[in-house]
Amino acid sequence: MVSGNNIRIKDIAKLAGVSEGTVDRVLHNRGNVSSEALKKVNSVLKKIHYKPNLIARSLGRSKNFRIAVAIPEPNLDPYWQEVNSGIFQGAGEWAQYGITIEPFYYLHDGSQSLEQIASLALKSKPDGMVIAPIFYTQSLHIVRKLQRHGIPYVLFNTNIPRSKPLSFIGQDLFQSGKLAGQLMSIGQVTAEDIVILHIGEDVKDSIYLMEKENGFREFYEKNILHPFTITSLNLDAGEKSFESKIEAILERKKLTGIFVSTSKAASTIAAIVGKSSRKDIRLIGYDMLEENLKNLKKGLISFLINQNPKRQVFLGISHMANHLLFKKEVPRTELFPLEVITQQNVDSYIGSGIH
Amino acid sequence: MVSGNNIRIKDIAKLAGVSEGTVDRVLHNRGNVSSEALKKVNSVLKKIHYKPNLIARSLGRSKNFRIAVAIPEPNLDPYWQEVNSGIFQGAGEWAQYGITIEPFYYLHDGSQSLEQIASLALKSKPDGMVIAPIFYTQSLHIVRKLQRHGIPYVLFNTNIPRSKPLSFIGQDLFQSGKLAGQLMSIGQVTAEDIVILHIGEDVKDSIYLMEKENGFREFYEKNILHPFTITSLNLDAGEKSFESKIEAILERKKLTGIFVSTSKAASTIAAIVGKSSRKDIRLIGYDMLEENLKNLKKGLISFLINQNPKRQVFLGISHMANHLLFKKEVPRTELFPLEVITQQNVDSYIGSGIH
DNA sequence: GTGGGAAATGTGTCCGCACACAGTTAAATT
DNA sequence: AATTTAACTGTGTGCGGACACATTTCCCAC
Repeated sequence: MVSGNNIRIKDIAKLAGVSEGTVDRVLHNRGNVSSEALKKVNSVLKKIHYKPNLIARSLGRSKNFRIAVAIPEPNLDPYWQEVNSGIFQGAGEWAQYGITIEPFYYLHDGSQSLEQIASLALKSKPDGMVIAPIFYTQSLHIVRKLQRHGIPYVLFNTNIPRSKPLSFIGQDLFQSGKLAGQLMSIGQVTAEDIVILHIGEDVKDSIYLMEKENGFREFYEKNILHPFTITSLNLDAGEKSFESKIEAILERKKLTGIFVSTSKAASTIAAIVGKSSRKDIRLIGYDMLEENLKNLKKGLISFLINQNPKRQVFLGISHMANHLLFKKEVPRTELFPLEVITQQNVDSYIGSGIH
Repeated sequence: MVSGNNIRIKDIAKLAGVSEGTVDRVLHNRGNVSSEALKKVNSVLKKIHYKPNLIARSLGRSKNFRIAVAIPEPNLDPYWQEVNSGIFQGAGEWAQYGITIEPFYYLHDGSQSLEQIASLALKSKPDGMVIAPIFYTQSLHIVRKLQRHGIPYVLFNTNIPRSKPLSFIGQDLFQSGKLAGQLMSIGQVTAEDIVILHIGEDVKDSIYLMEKENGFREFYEKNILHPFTITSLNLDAGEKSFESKIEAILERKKLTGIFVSTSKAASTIAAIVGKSSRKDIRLIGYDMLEENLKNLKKGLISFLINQNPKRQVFLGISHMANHLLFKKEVPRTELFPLEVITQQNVDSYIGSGIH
């Protein structure tokens, strides 16, 4: 039998010969306990393994917690749309525990910048914050402010190593790049010509995309014995010459593969590839965005590495909720598995829920 | 703001002009309610969206539930060892909610057979059962008995389609085979010679292994244009000629790949391959068993498809606990994603927890 | 030894729900 | 009409812990 004990505060009090209130004070370090009583209670606590009833605890407190969540504006990018739906899913899950989720959306700069938005969020005095801090310096300010106010926070998607969040949830991006490298190289025995594309508005100052690239390159350098060339490019899908630039790449005779580091762009590239005559090149991208799935099923994308955006926030919210509600310990960092999505397992991922 | 309402039974009672007890009777269909009162309460319930406070509910009931879990003897197979550790993890998770897990282990036949063991488990009158019903006919009896006794049960690993469990947790094995096929064929452009191995004591009557094979074959037939041959074999690792049989297979000049349908056997084959001169053949197996991981890292196994044995029971237990404790609705079937494990993402899977 | 104040301790209420039980009303029986 | 019976309804208690508040103890000053 694998069972739990049923020792209550009342029992401890009886065993220690003190009142329930004293035990409560000891358990919560509320002070106002004589060293004598403290000793008695502690010796009992040492003998038995007290596990507080988390249900009763949260019912007794019966406080309505509010968690503020800050992410980039979801309407501009399906990746953040995914995240946003994860927020709402988390809100639904925790509503019945009296937890309220308040989402905040930020833009790169201006009056809607992360800093501005976070200050706004802080004004409502949330009990905790969950943040996707994709802009480093701005995030640093926010984190400091949160620390000053003593508000616990969980980071996801991008880490701020220097800060000490309650928990960080994300992926090992360097390893993610190495995985992409492996997937790119499977079954290849002759010379390869590979292009790495970073596509987006703010890719230039995104160190985290470089991590993926570095991982990718390291894999090839350390593992691949046949000749290969790897070229990387920063592009903005908005600029007018974008499509022609991609077409130029596709005209390279020996091109064997393209690795796209940003999730939204994979299907953009896939579309251009689809129109070209080079349907044999191996395209690797990120995330199960609707457009990406279509292209994966068509065979235009060979692999997607799933970053699980929805699950990342969801878990971030759960961690925060567990911390506030049950005072549960949460993992300091939670690195998600690097999931490989192919034509043949994509449906099994779509069907499976968030858990 | 994404928030939850805070309507309590007390509020409903006030709105409907009846007592809390009556509302409670309506909510739980306990009867003894006049049609008049029923109407009043129902009309209020229709207007507002009552979400019971699950915490208070479970505290109020404060019953100690017992869940019996039946799996094959774990000491004979690391796969079931994994499952077993998932049971204990689940037990730890739910102990604080007053839920007790009682594991039962069965063998193929004799006094320790599933039927015998399940009868034993039933004698203790558990509130629910979680079962891995790997032997079909025996399982059918158990399931019928459970239905007669009105004890809810969750199946995992193997389904019994005819029975109507509270929930089934597992994978789409046919699709799993197709995935293996895809992984086997990536980057292959010339003729392939592939062997499928089903290895174990009772593989002959295991329909579910055939599903994997059929999926594998279908993938090749529908997608692969170059010449290929697929041979399948049932073997028992216990018989003395086993190793020589494998060696004979490895001597085939054109052999390109081996697909092993049972998780434990992948590393057995990998070891033999490692000793041979045919280190180039692509070996695909199942599950992150310790031995398999070693061989994956060595490069002797190319891919593992993760069936997530630990998480399967864990979720099975969670579903049952949610059902008993919170009367939560649980998904009728939960098909796990078909996770592709490679050298480059294996560590990311090891680190990540069960959630 | 009395009073005051802080420290220490005990008691009681509440959280929202489940469930038992007492209490009420209405119908049926004699 | 009195009494039983059943159908219905309301109240109260407990679940285990959190927290507020009341009470007691202790120490020191006067």
